[in-house]
Amino acid sequence: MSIIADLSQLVSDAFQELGLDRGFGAVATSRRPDLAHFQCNGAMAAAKQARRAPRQIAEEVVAILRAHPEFDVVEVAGPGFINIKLTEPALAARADEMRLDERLGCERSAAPERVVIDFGGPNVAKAMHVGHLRSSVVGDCLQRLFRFVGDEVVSDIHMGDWGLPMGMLIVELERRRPDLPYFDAELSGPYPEEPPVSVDDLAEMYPKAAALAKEDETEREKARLATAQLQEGRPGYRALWQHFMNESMKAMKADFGALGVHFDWWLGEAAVNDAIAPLLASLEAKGALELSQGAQVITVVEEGDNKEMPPLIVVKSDGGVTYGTTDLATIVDRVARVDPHHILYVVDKRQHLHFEQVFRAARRCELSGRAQLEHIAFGTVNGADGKPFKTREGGVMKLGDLIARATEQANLRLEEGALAKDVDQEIHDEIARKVGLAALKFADLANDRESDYVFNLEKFTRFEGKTGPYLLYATVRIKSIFRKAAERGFEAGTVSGPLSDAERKLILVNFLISSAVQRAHAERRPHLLCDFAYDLAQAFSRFYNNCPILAEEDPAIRASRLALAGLTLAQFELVLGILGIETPERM
RNA sequence: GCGGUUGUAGCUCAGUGGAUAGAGCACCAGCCUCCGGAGCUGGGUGUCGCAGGUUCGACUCCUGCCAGCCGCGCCA
Repeated sequence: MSIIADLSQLVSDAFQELGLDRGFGAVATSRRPDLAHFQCNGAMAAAKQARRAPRQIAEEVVAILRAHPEFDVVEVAGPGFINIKLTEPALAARADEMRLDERLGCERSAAPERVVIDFGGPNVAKAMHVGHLRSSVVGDCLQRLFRFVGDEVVSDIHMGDWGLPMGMLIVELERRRPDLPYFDAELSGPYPEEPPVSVDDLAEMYPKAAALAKEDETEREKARLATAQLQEGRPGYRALWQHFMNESMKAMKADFGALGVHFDWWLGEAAVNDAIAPLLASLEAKGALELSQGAQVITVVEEGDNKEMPPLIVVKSDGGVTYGTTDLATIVDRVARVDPHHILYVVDKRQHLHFEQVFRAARRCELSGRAQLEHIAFGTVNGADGKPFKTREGGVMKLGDLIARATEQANLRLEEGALAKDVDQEIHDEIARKVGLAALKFADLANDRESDYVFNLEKFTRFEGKTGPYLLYATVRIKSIFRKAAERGFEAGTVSGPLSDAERKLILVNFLISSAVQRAHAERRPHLLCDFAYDLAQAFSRFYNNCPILAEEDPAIRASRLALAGLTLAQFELVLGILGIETPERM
């Protein structure tokens, strides 16, 4: 158990002994390091509830806690803060205990849950771009985090593979190659095994088809018709669709592989096509469908709404279905497959209204079982102009190119700093790749997921400031110390006093890991882990500068500092691992 | 128009109703006989958008207003 949880329990016991709610016993590290290591603010809240003087309650709690052997100082301050200072041996012993625990004091969930994470995946034929970075990186961090905490996670890329874009591509290809057998309605196969288009062809065709459909009503109509026929199962279109899928998935696998992101399911909208008709029948049977302006909709207005809430369109007036329909069918499918406690949708915040409609419809029609549906919304990645850095006709920044640029920039930085010298080219390239990816991922994760941020590769790849490379640098420095320690035959001992300020501060930051993990998990917010990692790096750098390790002559102090460095390294590896950031051995 | 969201240091942003609102960047000054100086140590700025309210206590909760961004039935 973490020390914060331990202390919280202790203080909660004291509140309980006084006949007060245990919840008031929550302990955190002190906001006034000059006064204490830890603090509890519960006495003031308890005073409000019990209608008593806060200082008096605090005094009573302190009286109970005072006997504890680990405590050096327990006192009341200000309006009713309870300040706690541990004795130095206790502080050191706690650090040592954490070092020996493979989870570094991070509790496993007491009630593990089954969680589906939907990455709101890329659309087939559209090349992955910067916009896909966030769902990939944030979603991946969440799946690692949830697994670490003990939940059972099923991640689904959930490709956009079944809507109007498919119809547009079919029409576009027919325009170019009317001779292909897929377009002969009389024919039902067999069709060639060789794909008629490559993924690059698709990426080139899509924007043209989209532009055409946008400006020309009859083209749009043709695309709609083709989409409907595809969904109804026209063999030639299905065969063509399969080719599109195969080609696109090859490219996606390359991109996600480069990012180090993996999925349990490679499903998409098409996967529930056969479930649409039964779903509609059951909705009809439940009386949930209404006819509105020629479309069948589900009303999702709820009592107490203070805003307009448009209905969810389930069947369009032309008979086609929408992504709202496939989202509902997908919920049913997931409940049937794994009966999750939660389904998390890691999707752009601009789709908030859509998810609110879908979630309401799912609840109203009792489709979601026990699952709590959550939109894990994220902000946009903007260019220097503050506008989304998105796929538009013209300047498309493909994800693959982006990673290449990050690697290139990382290379430049390594040269600037004369780092990663005297290693084989292969190893050098590997270091640059890891530094570039760390820069990209950390920059993305360090921003609160709901805020937008400006994409600035030059800034992200810096080794100074709050960046991925800075964290890697701190980690690599510790690894370097251990290599040298091994050469000289030095080994880590137990963390023990006397402790300098820098050591004490480093230990206190180390204690925060469990809270950071818990909060990041509870709030689904990776940036809390980034904040922690950065605080740790700063505390370590300070320790590193003030406390010589290998040059220390006292063997006990040297062994203790080595142990503390080892603990810190383990923390970096744990947290960076959850963030999905790989660390090189040297750089 | 309705709804959502944001407004905190020169810039980019943190900030679980609690103590003296914090980081990074930028700027200035120190620190290399010492484990990797892309580091560390100091230096200082804030009408927390504005006005009310709740509270022992508000950047945090509530109401109104102002400004920006986003969304609002048959695209996904």
